Amino acid sequence: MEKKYPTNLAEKEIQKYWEKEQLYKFTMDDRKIYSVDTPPPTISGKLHIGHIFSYTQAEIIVRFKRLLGYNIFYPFGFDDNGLPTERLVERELGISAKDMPRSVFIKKCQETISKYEEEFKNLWKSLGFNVDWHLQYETISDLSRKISQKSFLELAKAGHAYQKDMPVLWCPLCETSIAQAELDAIGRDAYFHYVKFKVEGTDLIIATTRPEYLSSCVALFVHPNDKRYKKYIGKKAKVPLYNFEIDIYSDAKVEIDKGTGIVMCCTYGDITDTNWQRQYNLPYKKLISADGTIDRDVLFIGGMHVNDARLKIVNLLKENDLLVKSEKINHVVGVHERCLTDIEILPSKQWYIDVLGIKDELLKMGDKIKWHPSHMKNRYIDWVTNLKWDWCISRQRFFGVCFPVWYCKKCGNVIYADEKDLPVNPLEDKPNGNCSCGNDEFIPENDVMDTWATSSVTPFINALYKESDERSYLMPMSMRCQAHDIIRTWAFYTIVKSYYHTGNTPWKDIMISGFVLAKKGEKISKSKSNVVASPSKLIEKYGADAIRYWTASNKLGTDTWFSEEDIIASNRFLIKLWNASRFAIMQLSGYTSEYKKLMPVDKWIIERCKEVTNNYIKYMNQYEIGLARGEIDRFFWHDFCDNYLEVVKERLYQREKHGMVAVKSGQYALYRVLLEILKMYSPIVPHITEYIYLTFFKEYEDKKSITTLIIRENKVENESLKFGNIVKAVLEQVRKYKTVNNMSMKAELDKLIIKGEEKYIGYLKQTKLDLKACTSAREINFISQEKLEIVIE
RNA sequence: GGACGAUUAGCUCAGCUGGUUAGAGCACUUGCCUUACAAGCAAGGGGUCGUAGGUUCGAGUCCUACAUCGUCCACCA
Repeated sequence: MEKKYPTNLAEKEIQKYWEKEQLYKFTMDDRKIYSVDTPPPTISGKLHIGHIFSYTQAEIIVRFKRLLGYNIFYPFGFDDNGLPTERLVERELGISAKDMPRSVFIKKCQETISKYEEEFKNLWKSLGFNVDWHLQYETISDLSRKISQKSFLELAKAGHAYQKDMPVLWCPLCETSIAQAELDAIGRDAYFHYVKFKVEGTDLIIATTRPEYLSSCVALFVHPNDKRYKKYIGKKAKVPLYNFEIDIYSDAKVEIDKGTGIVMCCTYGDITDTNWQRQYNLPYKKLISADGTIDRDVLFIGGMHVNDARLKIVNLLKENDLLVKSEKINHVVGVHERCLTDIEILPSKQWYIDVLGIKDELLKMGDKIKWHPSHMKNRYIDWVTNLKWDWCISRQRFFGVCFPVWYCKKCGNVIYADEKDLPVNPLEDKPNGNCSCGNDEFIPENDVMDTWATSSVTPFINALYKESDERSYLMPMSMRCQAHDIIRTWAFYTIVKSYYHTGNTPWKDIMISGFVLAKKGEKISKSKSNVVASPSKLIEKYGADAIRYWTASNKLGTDTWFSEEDIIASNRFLIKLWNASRFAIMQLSGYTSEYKKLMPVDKWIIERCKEVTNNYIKYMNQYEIGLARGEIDRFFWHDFCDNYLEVVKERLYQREKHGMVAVKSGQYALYRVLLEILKMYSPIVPHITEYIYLTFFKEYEDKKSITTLIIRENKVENESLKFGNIVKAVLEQVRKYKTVNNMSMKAELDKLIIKGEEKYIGYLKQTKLDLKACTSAREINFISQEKLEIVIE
């Protein structure tokens, strides 16, 4: 073996080997299947260390399941359509989708995504991911579009997907409807304007942050128990500036203490307005257009942008003595998560999936899934409980999966595509046959689907990969992994779809990983330009294993922050592992698996190793990679390197002195324990462990990769563990003695007396030669007594 | 405003179902070039485990309140 581990060279070589041997290719056999639903990363920019962090944690679990003997189904995809991708393409090419024919824009999108997908894939490969790339999918591929459209058709036919003209969340910048999940809340400074309405000649003061809405004010609301305003209920009020009259109602939703306790209901200032408008059968008065400007027909402010309109109205109110005061406040505003534009509520015709009607069932689904860590389930419950809108799945955008839908030009009927024709593009394809009214002219559905409408069917894309049902039994899949930011989107939507299509959960377990923060509290994101170091540069500098080892040091679900020093610390480990293996393998020359008798100290390291293996398996099964790693680290570094290797060192160097029985025993233990250590580490640092395996162990194990070995729980013999502790205590005492006396570790001792329990004295006597060697004691005496005592003379 | 998480050595964090003198890595001090490893080895200093109560024979570990930080959600009158 090389004196230094050739990191970059070795990693590339190993990756090539895995690929050549097709080690991760999925084929059906009689083993139990472990299937993984892994996030198709959104093609919206570069991948950062946060992605590496969470994907690697999941990948480590998958490798561990391989060691347990499962048949692994581990596909990987890319989410390459939708608004985020459109924005990337627009940014990168300096174009705007609105300025060109849709087909031209889509072509540009396709060119851009394939470049990014190649880049992403190479990065995952350079981290050594044990993914079956034969199963690669893209959410815009024919197969994904087909499954996504099929899902839509099934839901539409069952009445779970419907089209309706009603108020919807609207982004005036992206000029599309959005779903509640794409809404973010940010704090904004604003003014509470106290405005004078008139009732029977007296002033009624109302506080509002959006005076530009005055023209679309359709009612006033007060609380039924509010003594101040009881007398006004049922009367009419005059809207300032516009001077039309509206009714005054009472409703328990009004908060007495907020503002002046009177609310103006506008179409539509917020979700409460939409409810009141429906409930009290109020008219709709248009204010805001799709592009965020005020409707042309609105007096004073028609055609202006909302913000300008607000200023204009405030000035007009001032001029007409209709403004009592303006109070500076900080309030929370709903914005579009992608562009941070303030969201408006506009009525429009959109496609929805019913989620409000199945909240209870969705909560039950949440209970059925095992969440890791368990408290992440709260976020799901919280989200489902607080849902206010059905899931709007139509987007007035360009690059996405089309709705398989046309409308009859004559009667307006909705015409659905035939399932056998999927995927269809209604803009290019025609429906089969005529409308039931006999007409043969159609208007295609122009909208595309929310990208989540497609990524929420990844289990189906995977399960039905071969267009037959042969994989349908992969549902529910064994495990979903993802970070906690997309619980309300990806996890939620996937559960919705799975519930509708199968009545069951999409997976058995969900593994939620944390984030990497650039510094305390600050999430790494492309837009915030705080990206620390590019993953590919880090891999080049430190190697994939060093980064992987770092990702394994954190508790699942917990955010961490990036520091290059941590990566350097993992390098220390890799060097240690290399050197220890190199030493052990050197001592294993002439190794055969036979031995006559196990020396007690060899028995100890084997038993201790079993104990560690058991704990390791226990923790890994709980997705506690950090605890599992800690368990092997302690064993490897301290028990194996610091103590065991020191004890057997001379025995293996000077074989004649110790005799072949003892040598064979040592070699046996060394071989078994080192291989077990490598196995346990292999999910975390697969390259170096495979490299060591191939250079030595492969010849004996007759398996082409460490990945194909099996790990098992074992019964542990406690007496050996206790004996090991005695040996460690002896070494500790001797080392301490030498350190305190400024002696070299090699310095000789005249006499060492070990007193201890009778049965361990027997073992100690058998270990006498080893002990003499590693303590450099000229003479060792053993005395039987209950308490352990070590005397150095 | 609601929920959840965190608060343990100078720094970053482990401490699972309560049980012997509270652990690791980094940093620090001292010693050691011991034929795998000086990016190493050995020894050591350093913590009244956020605060205040409570349960218990016994609490970092359970309960209650509070404080600080973080995250998610809600909040546009």
